[in-house]
Amino acid sequence: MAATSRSQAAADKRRLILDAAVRVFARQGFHACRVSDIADEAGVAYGLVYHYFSSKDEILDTLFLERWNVLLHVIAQAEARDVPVREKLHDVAAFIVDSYVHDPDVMKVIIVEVTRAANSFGRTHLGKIREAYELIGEIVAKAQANGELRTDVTSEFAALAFYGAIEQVLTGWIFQLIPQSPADTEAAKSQIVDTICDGLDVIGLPSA
Amino acid sequence: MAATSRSQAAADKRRLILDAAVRVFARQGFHACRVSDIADEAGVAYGLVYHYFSSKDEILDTLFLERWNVLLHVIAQAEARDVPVREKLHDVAAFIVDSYVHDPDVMKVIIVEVTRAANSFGRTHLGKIREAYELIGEIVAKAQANGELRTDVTSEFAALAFYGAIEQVLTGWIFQLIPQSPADTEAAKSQIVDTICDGLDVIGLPSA
Amino acid sequence: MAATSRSQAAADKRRLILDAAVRVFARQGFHACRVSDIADEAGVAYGLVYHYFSSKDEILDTLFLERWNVLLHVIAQAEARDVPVREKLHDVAAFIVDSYVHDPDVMKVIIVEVTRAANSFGRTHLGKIREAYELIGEIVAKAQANGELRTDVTSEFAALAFYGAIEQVLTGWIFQLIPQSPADTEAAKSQIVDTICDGLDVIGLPSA
Amino acid sequence: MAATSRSQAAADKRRLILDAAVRVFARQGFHACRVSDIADEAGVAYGLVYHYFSSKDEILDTLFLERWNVLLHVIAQAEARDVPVREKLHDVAAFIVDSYVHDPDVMKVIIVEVTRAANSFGRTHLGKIREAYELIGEIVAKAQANGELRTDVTSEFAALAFYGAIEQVLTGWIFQLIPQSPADTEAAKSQIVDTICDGLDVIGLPSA
DNA sequence: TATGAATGAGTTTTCATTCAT
DNA sequence: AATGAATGAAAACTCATTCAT
Repeated sequence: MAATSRSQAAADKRRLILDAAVRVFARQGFHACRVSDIADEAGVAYGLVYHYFSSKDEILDTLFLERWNVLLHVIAQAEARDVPVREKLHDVAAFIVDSYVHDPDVMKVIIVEVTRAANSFGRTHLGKIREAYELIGEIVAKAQANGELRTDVTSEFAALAFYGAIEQVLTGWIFQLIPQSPADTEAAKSQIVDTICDGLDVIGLPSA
Repeated sequence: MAATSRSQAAADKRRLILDAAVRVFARQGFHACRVSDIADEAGVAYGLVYHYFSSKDEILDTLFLERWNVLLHVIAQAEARDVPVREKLHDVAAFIVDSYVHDPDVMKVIIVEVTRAANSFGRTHLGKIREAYELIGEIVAKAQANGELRTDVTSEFAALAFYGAIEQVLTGWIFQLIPQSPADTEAAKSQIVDTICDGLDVIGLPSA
Repeated sequence: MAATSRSQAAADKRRLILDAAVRVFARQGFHACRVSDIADEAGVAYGLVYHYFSSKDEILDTLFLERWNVLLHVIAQAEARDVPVREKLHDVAAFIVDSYVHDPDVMKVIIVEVTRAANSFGRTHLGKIREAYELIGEIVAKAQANGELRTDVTSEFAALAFYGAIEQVLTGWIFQLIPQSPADTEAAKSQIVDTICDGLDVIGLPSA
Repeated sequence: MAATSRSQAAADKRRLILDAAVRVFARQGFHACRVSDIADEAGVAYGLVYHYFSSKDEILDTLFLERWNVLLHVIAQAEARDVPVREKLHDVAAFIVDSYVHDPDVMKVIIVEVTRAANSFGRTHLGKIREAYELIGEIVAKAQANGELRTDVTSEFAALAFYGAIEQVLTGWIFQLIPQSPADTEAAKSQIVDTICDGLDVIGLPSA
């Protein structure tokens, strides 16, 4: 019990530092912030950061992986559902959008500092990022196989376009290029799927 | 004449350094390379870089702006053409894809180090980046006004999705996530436009 | 009795830490090892080291002093014996060589980290180290006074050469510059004394 | 000419830093001094030290090697001379003693921070140090072969004892354990050789 | 224009020591 | 006695930028 509460306290401190790091990374960027900024934000001593993490890099790695693994799990679950492809894709888009709405900082850090940082952490985590593309690609491929989606676009290309659209919308919110009221974020989930599935063309409208 | 050839020689040296910087930035990334790496790659003395540029940042700024301004011009010209919206968007996609095919390093640097680097150069050049979105948005808005495109998606959102798809395809090539044979890159131009306009859904197929 | 066994237990823990420190210092060197390495090697908690010792330095001080005081005692006893000088010197050489054979780590640490570390612990323990030279010097001086040894070399110089030869032989073993089979180490005791007393020259051979 | 004087100036600055490092290392010890101490002592900017040397370690490596290589050359030359072994050994002892007299700091640094630092630089330069022992060993072996020296002590052991005696005498001066007037240092050259060749024993005296 | 030596501020990381439990 | 989390000072090294020639 004592051991449990002690390790619980330790886990809490670790969490405290991770959460502080998210805020600092989101505000200043990974490169522009110092480890002391993280310690200050967390209200702990400098050295404690290194008690829980072996380097500044490891903090970002941890933040990315703990969130990205959840995403991979969500995509895999969506893929396994016995529903139309649009519902599967909606699951994925909704999860990412909800993640952003719930905690914009985490998604900002993951996108800006990892998935779009080809020369640093993007390279490190390329395998994990590729897994997501592949899982989405499987959703598309399965739908192509059963006639739900057209086959003149490869599933890889489609997965790229779909995830790219999501990421760009989040980037739009991060950069404040498009409005992000609760109604906007809610609508985005369907609009992303609709745009990718139906296209922008009036011909493609279900009502057409 | 002497003055002209002298300034011509100066312009050439400047160009030499810029071209070297592109290769170094593409290979190592902006942060991971040193100014001396650029000088070495260009085969000039360390200090000469500072004769032509006031800072390391200014080199990247220059690289970005000279290419981005061409892009803005191309989009504006496409927008002004009296052709169907799909042709306008094809112009844009084709120009970006051709730019990548012609010189992958330049586009890699622009995307990785500027347009996707929200915390550094992306912030600096936000205005210029936004201009591109707005010009694309105008193409969409005009098409929506004359009934070419559906109106239940805002033009801003559509512009974001379109440009996001392009950038993601280039990222796919950069990361080697999808094949980039000449046939692939050529096909991508139409596929991007088709995916965004017609969607992936079989219902949306022109043949439907 | 309870108090005795308790303090006995405490003494045992202290000993446990000292013995672990010897192994760690010998393996990694004093500067290259961390206090946590000592705790790990001893199988005790980090903080316990500081319960028994006030600092990392004090551990080495303790190790050095408890062994060096024995050495001083041995030299003093040798000096007090009523035997030829060669036998006295043999006592000293034999004790040091046997100490090394019995526990190479302790002697390695004492020599490498203290007696030869002029800028750190050598400075701290200069007084103790000097005592050994002086005691050996007295052995020599007494032998010079009674005609056993030549007088054209000062006793201080002779003491230095004698101890230097011993230390260098141990260094040879530590560095693996010379063989250290049981026969080698046994022979070394006499060879050191013979070399210093008789010299290398053939003229000096007793048989001559 | 301009290039020559420029590289000359560069070489001078490098020398300036090396000489300053010797003084600082001798005064404070390698570990206890900071790179800024060296820069301050040399009167140059911090960064210039790293312009000429890749690390603090490299400075000490350079200092050691440039002096030790001279020593190896001297021993090799002594070995090649066609003179009695005592004269060869005298050459070696004289060179080392003179080196110390001429610039005590350099020899102090070499002995304290390298040849006697088994756990740090001594390990790094073990090969070079061993070369010296081997060259001295050859002098002894050759003298044993032609009957000049007794053969019941291995040449390796003898080399160790000889060099050990020299180093210990220098240590005595460094620690101020024995006097170091000009007469003392001059006398030491012969006393070292005599002690090792003739021994301390009265029996060994040439006059006996 | 051209060179590369000179400058020094800035940041991560290490680790001995302290302290609450 | 025992534990290990918490503290924070210290120092090597990097590299953009400046400047003398």
